[in-house]
Amino acid sequence: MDESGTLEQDAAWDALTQRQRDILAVVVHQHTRTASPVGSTTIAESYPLGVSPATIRNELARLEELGYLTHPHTSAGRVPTEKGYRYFVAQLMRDAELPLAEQRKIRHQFYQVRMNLEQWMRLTAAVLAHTARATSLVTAPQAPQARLKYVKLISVSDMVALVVLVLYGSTVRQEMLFLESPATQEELERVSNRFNDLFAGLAADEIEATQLALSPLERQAQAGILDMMWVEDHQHSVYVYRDGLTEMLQQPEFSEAERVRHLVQVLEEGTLAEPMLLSSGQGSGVQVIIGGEGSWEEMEGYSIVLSQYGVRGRAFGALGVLGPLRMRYPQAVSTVRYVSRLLTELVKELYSG
Amino acid sequence: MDESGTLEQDAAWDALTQRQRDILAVVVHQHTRTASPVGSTTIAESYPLGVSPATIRNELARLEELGYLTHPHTSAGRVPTEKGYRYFVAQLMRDAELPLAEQRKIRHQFYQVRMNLEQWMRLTAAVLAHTARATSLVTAPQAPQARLKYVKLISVSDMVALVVLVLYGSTVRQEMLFLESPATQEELERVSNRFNDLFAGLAADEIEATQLALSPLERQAQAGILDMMWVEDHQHSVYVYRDGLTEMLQQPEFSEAERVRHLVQVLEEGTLAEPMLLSSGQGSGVQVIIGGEGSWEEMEGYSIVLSQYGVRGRAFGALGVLGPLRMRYPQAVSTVRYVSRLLTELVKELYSG
DNA sequence: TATTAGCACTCGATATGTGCGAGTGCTAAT
DNA sequence: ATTAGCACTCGCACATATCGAGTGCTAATA
Repeated sequence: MDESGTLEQDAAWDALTQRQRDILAVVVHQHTRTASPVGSTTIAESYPLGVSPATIRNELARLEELGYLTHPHTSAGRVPTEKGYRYFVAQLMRDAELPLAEQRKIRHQFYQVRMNLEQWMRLTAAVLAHTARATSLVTAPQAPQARLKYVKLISVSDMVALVVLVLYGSTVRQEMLFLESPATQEELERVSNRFNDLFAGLAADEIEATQLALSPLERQAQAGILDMMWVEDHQHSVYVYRDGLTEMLQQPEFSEAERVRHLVQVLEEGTLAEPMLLSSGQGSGVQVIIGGEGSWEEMEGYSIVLSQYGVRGRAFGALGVLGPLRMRYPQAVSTVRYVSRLLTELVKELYSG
Repeated sequence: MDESGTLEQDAAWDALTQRQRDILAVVVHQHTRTASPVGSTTIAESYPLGVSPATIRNELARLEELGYLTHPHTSAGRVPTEKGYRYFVAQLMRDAELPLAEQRKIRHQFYQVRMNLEQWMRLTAAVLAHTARATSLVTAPQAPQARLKYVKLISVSDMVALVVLVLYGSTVRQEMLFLESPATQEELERVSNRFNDLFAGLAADEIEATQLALSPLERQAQAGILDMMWVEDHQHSVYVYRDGLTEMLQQPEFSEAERVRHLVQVLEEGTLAEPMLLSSGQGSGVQVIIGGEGSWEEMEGYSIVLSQYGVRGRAFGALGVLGPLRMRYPQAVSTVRYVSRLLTELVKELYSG
C-alpha cells in the first residue's frame, strides 16, 4: 500500500460486482467488531442493501468459492480469509487521514515531552497502541554508520577510565576501559582533546585508516573507541519499544494459552526489529502485512501495519502495530501513517545539528 | 531466610514428627517434579520410609488438618499449601551452596563480559533464569542520590545544546537543551568548565544551594542539569531486566490463558521494582516470598526468591526469580544467593572510582 | 497403641447421547 | 435474477454412564 492506495491495483483481483464488494466490506466490518462469524440475516438487517438474506447467501457462497471468505463450520456465518482482508485493505477500505482532533492531540503530546529520544519512543509506542488498539512496535532511528561527534575520557581510578562517546544524532555510549598502565585525569584530558581534533565527524573505518603516531595510552583508547563504534554499527539486536500487549491479550483470539505463549515468545525473542527495518523498504509509506506473508512466517495468523520513518541514508527507524488478522485496518493504517510522518519531522530536527 | 537459615526458627511451627517432616518433604519434592498431586502409594514406593501406604494416608490426613497440604478433590493425591511450602523452605530444605562447577561457570561468564552495567544486568537475568528455571527479575543498582562527576555541553545548533551528565557509578545521561539565546561551542565549553570546577561531586540540592552569580546561559544550563538530576533521583520507574519468561510459560500452571495474561500484565506494568527494592530490606541475604505474602498481593499464586545486592547507602539493587508456587526452592535460593554476592563484588569495584 | 489390609466411596476425566438453534444450501415459485 | 420455504448440518450445552486413582474408615494384627 502506498500513500494513494494505488500500488496494489495491478494485483490480479477477481472482478467482483459492486454488491459483492459491499457484502465483503460488511463482513469484514462486522467481524472486526463482533469477533464472531456473520450470517446472511445479520447483513441484510444491519445494512440497507435492498436484497433478501437468500440473495446474500448466494453471494456469500460465491465469495467463498473465490477464496475471500470461509466457514468455521457448516452452520456458522462467514469469516474473512487472509485474501479477504487483503482485498479489503487494498480495494475497499476508505483510506482516510486520522481525524484532525486526534492528530492535534497526538502532536500536542509529542511537543509536551522534552526532546529526548527514549521518551519519544515510549510515547510513540503508547500512542500507536492506544489509537490502533493493538500491540505497537517501534524501533529507534538507526544511523547507517556511527559518526563521532565528541569523545571524553574520565578517570575512574588510576587503572580504569570511563570512555564517553557522543555520536551524531545525540546517541551517547559509555564504557569502562581497563588501562595497561596508570594514567591521570590530565593525561586522559590531553588524549580526549587530541582525539576530538583528529577524529570528530569521522566514522569507525575512517578513524582506523588515519595512520598517526600514537602513544601507548592513545593507542589503547583508540582501540576502545573503535570497538564501541563497531558495536554500534553492527549491533544486531535493535531494541523494540512496545506497548498495548496486555489490552490486546483481552481479545477473544487469545483465549487459548498456546496462542498467548506463542505471541509472548515472538515478542520477547526480539527478532522482529530486523524484518521491520528491512521489509518496509519497498514502496514508501505504510505497508500492511496480512497473515505473515513474505519474510514474516513467524507471524502467521497476525497482521502487521508498519511504516518506516526518518530519513533514508541518514537515520531511519520503523514503527507499526501488530494484531490479530481481525484488526481495525483503517484506524491502524491512518494512525501509523500519521505518527510516522510526525516522527520523521522530529528526527529531521534532531539530526539537523 | 537469612544466611544461616535461622531467621524463621521463631515462627510458631506446629511440632511435626520426623516422619511427618519426611513425608511433607517428599510431597514437596515429588510435586515440584511432576506437577501433579502425589498419592500415598507413590510416596511409599519411591521412598524407603518403611511404612505402608495406609500409614502414610493417616499422616497425610494429619498434615492436611494442620494446613500443610490440600486435596484438589476427594480422589486425588496431596498438594502442598502455601504453608506447606513455607515450612519446607524454612525447616526442611537443605540450604546448600550452588555446586562449585556451576559457580565457576557463572563467574567465568561475568568476567568474559566487558565492564558494562547493562550487559551485567542482562547476563544476571539470563543466568538466574537458566539456573533457577524461572523468570528472573533484576534491577540495576540505584544510588540514593545522584552526584555529578562531570558535565559537558555540546552545541547541536546555535539554539540547541546537548547536555551530557556523567554521574558517580558511571551512569551517563544526556538531554537536549533549547537555548533562550544563541550560544557557540566555545561559550558552552566555558560554561562546562566552570560547572565542572564548581559542581563536581555535588548532589542536586547542593548544586541548587550554591548562590553564585551566573550568566543567563549558565542559569539555563544549571536549571537543565538540576532537572536531569532530579529526574534521576526521583525516577519512580526503575527498569527491571528479566529473562526466562517463555520457558516458564511452558509449565503446566500456565495452561489457562487467563493465568498467562495476568502474569504478562504484572510484568509489563513494571510495578515490581519498588517492592523488590524495599521488601528485601529486613534481614540480610535471600528472602523467600511465597504466595504473595505481605506487600505482594498482586503476586498471589506465585513465589519470589529475592535478594538485594550492592552496598547499602551507596548503590544497591535487587535481583530474584519469580515462579509458580511449585518452584525449585533449593536451586532458586542458592542461585540467587550466589549471584547476588557476585554482583555485590562487581558493584563494589564499579563504585570504587 | 500403632500399623495395616481390605473395601466402599468419591469425583475428575472421558466418552456418548440428546435437544436446541443459528445459519446454511437447495428448490421451486415469482 | 430474486426470494420464500424448508430440510439439513453441526457446534454447543447439558445430561448420563463408565472407569480408575486415591481416599477415609473399619476391623484385624503385631
